[in-house]
Amino acid sequence: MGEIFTPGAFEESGGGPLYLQLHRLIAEAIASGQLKPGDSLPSERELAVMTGLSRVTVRKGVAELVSSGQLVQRRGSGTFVAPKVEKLEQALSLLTSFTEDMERRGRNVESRWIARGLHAPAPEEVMALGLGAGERVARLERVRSSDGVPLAIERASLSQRILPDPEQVTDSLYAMLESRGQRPVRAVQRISAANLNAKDAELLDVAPGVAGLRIERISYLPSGKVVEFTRSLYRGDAYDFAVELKLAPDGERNPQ
Amino acid sequence: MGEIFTPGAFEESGGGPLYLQLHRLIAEAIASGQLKPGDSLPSERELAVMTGLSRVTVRKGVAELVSSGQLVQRRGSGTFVAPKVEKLEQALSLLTSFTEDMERRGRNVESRWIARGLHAPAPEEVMALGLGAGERVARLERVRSSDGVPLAIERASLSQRILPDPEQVTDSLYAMLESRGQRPVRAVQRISAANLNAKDAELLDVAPGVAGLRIERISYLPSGKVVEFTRSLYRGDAYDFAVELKLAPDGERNPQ
DNA sequence: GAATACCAATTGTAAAGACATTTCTTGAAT
DNA sequence: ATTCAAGAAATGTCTTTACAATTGGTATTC
Repeated sequence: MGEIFTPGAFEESGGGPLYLQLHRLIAEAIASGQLKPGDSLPSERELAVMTGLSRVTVRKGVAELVSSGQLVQRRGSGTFVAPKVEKLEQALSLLTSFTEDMERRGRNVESRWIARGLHAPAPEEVMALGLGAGERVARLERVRSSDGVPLAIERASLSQRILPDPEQVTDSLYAMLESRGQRPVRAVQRISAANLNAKDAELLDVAPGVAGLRIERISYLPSGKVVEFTRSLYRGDAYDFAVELKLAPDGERNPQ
Repeated sequence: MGEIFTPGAFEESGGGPLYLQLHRLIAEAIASGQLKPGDSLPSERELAVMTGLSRVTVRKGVAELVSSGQLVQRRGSGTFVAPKVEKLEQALSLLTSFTEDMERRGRNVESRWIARGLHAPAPEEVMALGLGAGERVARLERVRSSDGVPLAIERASLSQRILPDPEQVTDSLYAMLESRGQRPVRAVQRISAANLNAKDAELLDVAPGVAGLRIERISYLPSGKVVEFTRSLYRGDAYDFAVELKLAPDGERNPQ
C-alpha cells in the first residue's frame, strides 16, 4: 500500500487544491480495489509526512470521504475503508411492513425502541391524521436493523383512537393492526433525499451528512380513514426502492 | 441580526464543541425565521470576532450548513441563507418524460447538453441494454432545469439500433422515440440516495456532498425489448417522488 | 455617460503547533 | 489465567498566521 501515497503521485494527479488531489487519490484507490473494505489507511500524521501536506489539509481531504460514507474514522483507532453494505431492494407499490418485507427475503429483523408513548400532536400530525381537538397521538419510534446493520429509522404516528396503548406494539405494527381489524389497504408515499443530521446519523451508524432516503407514508383503511402517518429515514447506501412504471393513458398525458 | 451571534449566546447553547454550537445557533436562526432565505451572514472574520472563535472554527461550523445546502457561499461576496426551492412532486407509477412532466404542471423546461454521441458501451450498459458484440451505444447527457433552477442530471443510454443518430434529439427524447414508433410502455425504476460529487454538484448548482436522489430506469417496448437505460440525479431539495401503494394479495404476502 | 483600472472586502487554501479524548496494546500485579 | 493500570497512538478540537482568488464597488479617465 505504501506506493499509493508518495509525494510523486500528486504531480500526475491533475492539479487543483491539494486536499482535492488527496481526495481523488484515495477515492480512486478505493474504486480500483487497491484499498478494500475494512482496510486501514495510514494515520493522519503518517499521511501528512508521506504526502508532504499538513495534517489539517490531510484531514480536509479525508473528511469529504468520511461524510459521503466511503471512509469510517474511529477516534483512538484509525481510519478505515467503509465496509460494503449490500443493497436491499424493496418493491414499491406493494404495501408491506418492514418486518414482512425482511421476512420474505429470509433476513432477520431487529428493532430497537427509541420512544413509544402518547403525546400531544404536532401540527403536521394533526394535518396528516385528521385529528380532532384535544385528541392525542401515539408515537412509535424505532431503529430497524437486519443482521446487526441499522437500515432505517421509523417514526410512526397514529391516532389514539386507532392505537390507544402504544406499549402493546412489540414487533410488527401491521400485524398488530391486522389483529384488530385495522390493517391499511392503501397508502401514499413521498420519497426524497436529505443529508442525515448528527442525531439520525448516529442512530444509523454512519457519519453525519451522509445521504439518506426520506419517506413519508400515509396509509388508509378501506373506509378511507387515515391509519398511520410514518416518517422514515433509510440509509442511502443500504436501500434501493424499485418501482414499475406504466404508460399513462393518452387522455392523461396532455390534459389541455 | 447583531444579537444572534453574541459570545453570550454560546453559554446557553448546550455545550459541546464550539463549531457545533455555532452550527446549532445558525441552524436554529434559520429554522425560526430570524434568518430568512437570501439574508447575508456576517463575514467569517466578523463572526470570529463576534463569537470569540478563530476563523477556522467559524468556517468549520458554517461548512456543514453549506454542504447540507442550507447556506450558500460565494467567494468575494459573502455567505447567504440558501433560497428556498419549492419541492416538485412527481407521481411515480406513470411513465412520463421530464419534458411531459413539467409541461403538465405548466412549468417551462430548459435543457443544457453536456454530451451527445455514439460510444463504446460500458459493461453496465451492455448488461442493461442487452447489447451484442461490437454494438455501439448512444449517450445523451444533459442538465434539466425549470425556471432557471437546475433540477436533474439525466444520462440516457440507448442502443445504436434504436437511436442511430443522437444528434437528432433536441427536446424530448420520448417525443422523438414516439415519432419513430418506439415509445416505451413500461419501465422499472430503482431509487436510492447518494451524496453528490463535486462534478455533479456543480452541474446542479449546489454544494458538493448535498444529498441527491439517484434514479436508474430501464424502459421496455411492448415487445419486451429494452429501449433506454437512464441514470438520473435529482436535487434532493427540489424533488419529491410520490407513489401509491396497494395491499399485496394474500398469496404474495407469506409465500412459504 | 461609459468604459476602465484600481482597491477593499470576502471566501478559499494551506501550514504549524498545541492540547483533549478515546482506543488499544502491553506489562504488571493479583 | 485474569484483571487492572499505564502509556502509546490515533482522531478530535482549536488557535494563529499567511497568502491566493474572486467579487463588487469606486474613482478615474476617455
